[in-house]
Amino acid sequence: MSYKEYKSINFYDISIQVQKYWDDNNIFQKTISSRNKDSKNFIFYEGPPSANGEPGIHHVMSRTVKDVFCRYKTLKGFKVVRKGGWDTHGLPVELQVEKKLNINKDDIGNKISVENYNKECRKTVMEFKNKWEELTIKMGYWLDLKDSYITYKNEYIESIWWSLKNLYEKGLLYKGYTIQPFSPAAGTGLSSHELNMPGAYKNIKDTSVVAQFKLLKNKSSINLFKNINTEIYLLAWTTTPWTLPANNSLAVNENMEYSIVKTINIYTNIPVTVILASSCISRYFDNKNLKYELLKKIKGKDLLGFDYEQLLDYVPAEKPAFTIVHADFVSADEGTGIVHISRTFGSDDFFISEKYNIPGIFVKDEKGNNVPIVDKSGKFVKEIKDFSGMSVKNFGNDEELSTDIQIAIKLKKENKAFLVEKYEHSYPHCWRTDKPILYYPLESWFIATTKFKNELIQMNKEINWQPESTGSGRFGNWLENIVDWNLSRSRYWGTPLPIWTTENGDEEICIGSIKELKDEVKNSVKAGFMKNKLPDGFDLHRPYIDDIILVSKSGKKMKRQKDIIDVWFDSGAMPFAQHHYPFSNKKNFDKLFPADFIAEGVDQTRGWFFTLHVLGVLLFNKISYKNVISNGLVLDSIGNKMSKRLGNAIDPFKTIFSYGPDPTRWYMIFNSNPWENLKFTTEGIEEVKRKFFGTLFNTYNFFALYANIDKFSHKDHKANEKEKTESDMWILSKLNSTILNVEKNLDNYDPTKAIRLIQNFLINDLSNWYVRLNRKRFWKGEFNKDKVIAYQTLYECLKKISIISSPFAPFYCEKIYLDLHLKHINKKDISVHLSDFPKPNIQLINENLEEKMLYAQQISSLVHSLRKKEKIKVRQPLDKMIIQSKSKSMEKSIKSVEDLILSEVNIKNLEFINDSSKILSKEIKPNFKEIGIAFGKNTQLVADSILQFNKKDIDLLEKNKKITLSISQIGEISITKDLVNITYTDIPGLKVVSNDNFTIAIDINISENLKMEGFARDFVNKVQNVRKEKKFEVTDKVELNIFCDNKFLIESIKNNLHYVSNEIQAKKIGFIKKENDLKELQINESIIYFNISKSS
RNA sequence: GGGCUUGUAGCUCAGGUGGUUAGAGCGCUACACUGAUAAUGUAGAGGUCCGUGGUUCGAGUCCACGCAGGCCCA
Repeated sequence: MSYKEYKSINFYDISIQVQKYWDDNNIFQKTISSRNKDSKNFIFYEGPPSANGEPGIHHVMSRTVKDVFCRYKTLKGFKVVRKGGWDTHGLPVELQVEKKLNINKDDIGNKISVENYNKECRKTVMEFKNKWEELTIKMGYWLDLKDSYITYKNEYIESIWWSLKNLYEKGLLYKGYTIQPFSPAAGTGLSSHELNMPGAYKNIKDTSVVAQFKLLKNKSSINLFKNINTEIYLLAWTTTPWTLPANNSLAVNENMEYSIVKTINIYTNIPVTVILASSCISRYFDNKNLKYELLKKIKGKDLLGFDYEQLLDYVPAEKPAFTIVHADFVSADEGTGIVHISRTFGSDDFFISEKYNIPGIFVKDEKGNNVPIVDKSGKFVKEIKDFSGMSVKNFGNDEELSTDIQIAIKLKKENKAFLVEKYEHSYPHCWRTDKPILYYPLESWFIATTKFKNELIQMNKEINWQPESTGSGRFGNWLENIVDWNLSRSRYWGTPLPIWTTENGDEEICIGSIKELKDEVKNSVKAGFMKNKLPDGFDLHRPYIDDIILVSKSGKKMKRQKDIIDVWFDSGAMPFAQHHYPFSNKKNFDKLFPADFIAEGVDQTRGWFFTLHVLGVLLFNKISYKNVISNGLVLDSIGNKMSKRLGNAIDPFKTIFSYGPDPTRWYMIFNSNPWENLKFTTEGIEEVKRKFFGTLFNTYNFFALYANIDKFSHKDHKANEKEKTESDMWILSKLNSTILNVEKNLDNYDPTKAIRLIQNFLINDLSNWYVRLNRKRFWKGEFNKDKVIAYQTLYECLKKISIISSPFAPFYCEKIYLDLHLKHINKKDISVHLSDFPKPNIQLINENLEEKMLYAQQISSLVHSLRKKEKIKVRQPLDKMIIQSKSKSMEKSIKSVEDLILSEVNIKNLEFINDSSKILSKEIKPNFKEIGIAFGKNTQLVADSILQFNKKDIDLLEKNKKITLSISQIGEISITKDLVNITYTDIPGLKVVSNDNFTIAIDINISENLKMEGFARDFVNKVQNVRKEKKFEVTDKVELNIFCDNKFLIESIKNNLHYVSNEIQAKKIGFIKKENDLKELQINESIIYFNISKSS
């Protein structure tokens, strides 16, 4: 049995093979079932995607993040159940179906029955399910696809109903108003997307009014009236004068500056004092046509809470109506910097009123309900005496004087209008009737999230957000400004609101389960409202649910509220609805909730992350997830958003096929933190593939090649710890430091730091240093103890790399892990994903050793650069190098890795400088950190003086450890050695180089002997190349005959014959006369003639 | 308009608690090294650390105000 060797590798093919292996051996199931007994659960929630579109490359991103942590936690011994899920309801599905069938919302129920329409939705929403599943498998995202939850299933809806009833009973589900676009001409509300249809916005001329709101003189405002002998008015501008009778407050921006200005009213000639934003003054005054006098300036903040007199007092309102509040959206770009607020006719207005609890202007309808002062046909109600029955906008035929103009006239007469003028702007129109729309309060069902504001904010602090700022900032601020959740959607394909009401709305019932519905239907059958009882398997969707009529306690008919609910409720309900809780899984629910970990795109912050949080807090008084990663966007290579329209979208299938799933995943995590946007380039994947995977492949192959030659088996050949070399101990120290830090970063949900540590270890430490330095141990000489140690060490590194990398690169790591385990298969050996995450062996971590090796690396690098400068190749041995180090302890460290350094740089001897007096020139540099601490403000002066030191000063300082000097501004000070860094820049007869830690000199005199040795090395190198060209096996022994007329060269080989024979594995080297069939070989300036053959 | 976020070499990214010569990889150029060769080493070119002020003896780093890109919300 031997370790498998590879000529080449294709990472896509590997993934297909490994996938088959997983399937054949049920590996995924085993990673869960094998952790059944005592293992702890790691609870993961899959945010359900909608399968009505094709998956994109960004899905590979978020799913890689999810998969990495699920696999990592599995390695750590947790049982990680990963139930898949599909989001199936909602507007995007409906719109897609409308487009597909070429119909619009009004056609539903007419041209096409609701029944057929919903059937189409059900079909469409799973259209790309196969593609999604294919991607899931191909990218290596382990997810239980067979047991996925589907939000349109009856069980799922039933759980949602349970939760709605729960909220209903807690008084958190209520019917209220929200401001929506409404078309009085068509008598219907419009969705925001209907407003976005081409042609909906038109430029029209409206009558705009700057109204004068009279400021009330009371305790809070009294100061403002000082030295002012007129009334004070607040100026507010509106393009919808018809909303003025519904004014309930005025908004300013607390950060803006306002001016108090004296002028006269142009319609009444009455002197007035007005308030408006300072930067708006020039818009209304120019001191030619309309003179003004600036009296005072005041901050917006100082106006807050002031009261004013109601402008048009048809309908009274209770305090705190008619007061000044702050609103962020107030700016000075248009109007006066003071905005008229009408709770009933504007969305912003509604939210602001809600925020400050300001009542709107309502009248009572015949049932005693509060209704706005404009009815649904767009006409003023009777309470607005002067304008009763008038349309607020031109919905029918042209009128002589529009309502807006008549209101403006009234205001002018009453000294309540400061300016009236025509204003052209863009205003939305109903796409069916072409008439202007109104923003109008419509009935909706709400969840009273504001009642739980404090709990939501407090519990959010328990969640570990990655990045932290999304949790505290984006999400936290959102919670601070939370409004009640509008649950209603007047659509068809969604979870129906399970509320039935009598016609007058006096009685209502909220249904919380299918059984409850069945029972109620029974009652209804008894009452004669329904013919049949509810059949088993009754589809809870529209239109069937709408046919169900229930009976109220007093025996009246009850019909269902037509609304379906916001699709975000569906996904937010998944923690319990995926398990059909509480109808199933009631007892073990604490093992299913809350999630330990979720991850989705940052765009879900106010989507899924929010709805999960709300439902967790409102239903269970708990957070729904403990850790969350919100990943950024995947952009194209120049930072544009990917879109099909721009043609810059990347096909995830093609990418995985071309580069393999492992390099793709590795690249995405490696390149930047997941929460930052990723500028996606295939070159980036290519690089990762070449660097990490190429190196891993090479390192494994190197191991396999020589292990097989020596018939090494890691189980059979045990190593004696004591035989370990310095570099073995070093790489094991590094390995364990790496494992420790990878673990730490993954525990912190910081995958990028972890993956970079792994890559750095593999490439820099293992491949470029350990393997390079120890190469000869593997292929030279007998299969001895030292070799066993070397094999065991390399084996250990490879195996542990395969485990700690497996969450990121599940396929290839599996391959390597299995290849390393060809023999002696036991249970844990059948998959890397069934293995245990290695425990970092702290005892093997030796910081001192790691530091020493760092010195060796730095010193070698410096010597290489010096050789380069002097044009002396590394193959040419040199006699001596000299090091001056900072300290004795550093010297000691270097001494212990002396052999390593000398062989790496090909120099015979290492010495340390003791007597610095011979040094020709020295350089002194101030140590700012130390000087700063000692001298503070005078740092620069001291530093300057130190730079002035000459050789004598430095010698003195070195000898006495300190020196005193006098600086005129400071006086006498003492400079100690720790305040400076001294480096030697020149040593006689030697070449010198230095960095922060050391100064190194090398003796570049090349003696005859050294030169010969160099030649011999060159010769070996050339012969090795010939061996390779001739395709000799590494183990082949050879016979060599050479002829050369350069005596020196022959002498070089003869003098180093043992070395040469050993290196090229020659049994015999013959020196012959020139023959005809000899090959030529150029070494430096000479030609050498030779023949070579395998020796038997 | 608001919240959050990013801005460092041609590109992708590092740069605890402030310390004067700002790093890595890729790419480019040159020279080496190599029985791991789809690699590797060394050197070179390439930086107003987005801008402006401030704090400080000293700012890529701390503060303020801007500018530009992105996401979300209005």
